[in-house]
Amino acid sequence: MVRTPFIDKNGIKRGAWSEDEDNKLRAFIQKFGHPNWRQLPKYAGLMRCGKSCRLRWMNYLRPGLKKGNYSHEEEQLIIKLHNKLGNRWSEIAAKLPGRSDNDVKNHWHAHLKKRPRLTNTYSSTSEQFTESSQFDSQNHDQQSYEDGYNLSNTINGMDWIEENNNHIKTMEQLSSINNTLVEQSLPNNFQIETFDFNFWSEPLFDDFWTQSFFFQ
DNA sequence: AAGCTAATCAACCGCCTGACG
DNA sequence: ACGTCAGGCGGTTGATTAGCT
Repeated sequence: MVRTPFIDKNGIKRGAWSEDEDNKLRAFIQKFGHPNWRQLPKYAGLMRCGKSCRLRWMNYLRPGLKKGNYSHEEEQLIIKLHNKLGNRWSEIAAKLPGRSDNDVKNHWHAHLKKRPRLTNTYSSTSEQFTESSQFDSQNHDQQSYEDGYNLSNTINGMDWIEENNNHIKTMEQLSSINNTLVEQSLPNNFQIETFDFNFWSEPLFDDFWTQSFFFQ
């Protein structure tokens, strides 16, 4: 489902990433971070452009990324945020820990935009915001994460009342729960350490490297 | 079984913005 | 103030897979 690899006229490799390339990029970033994407492939031994490396890292290799099916709650949140924010995928993805903007965008185009839209109604007298949707609520109760967590229970059915504090609270709860899931999905030996810079003397890399990085 | 179509999603492209000299 | 560069974002493409006829 990916483009066939090829070398362009500038000697830059394009198309699908190989496992070897993934390993090189992952290992390099875990050790040295990514202060300069354009220079990174040169020092990581990759024939890719910086943009391609960044994209691969952000959308596929970054620690904590969740793969697989979206939960009902995640989908509801995407729909709600898209109603509010439009196609600002990075902002939407920021509310969904473990999901990249590309992933969210793809999921929207592939699944969510085809569904019946939410209908919002305001009550002018009570100033209360209520919503109804045509989604299948039966699926909701059966939704659960791959690892056995049932968000429906945890966050009390996600009461989607918007434009008030309850909604913000609910989003924060979801974010917190998702963070926990992401942490728990990491390998046991995964930990955050501080990297002591003692590598190249390239001016390019000065000052960037004495910060926290992921190590495996 | 073969051919066609739709769905999926990784990757690319072009543009915008902010930092910096 | 202007030009350049890098990072980030949203839209789009295209290879592969799944499903249907």
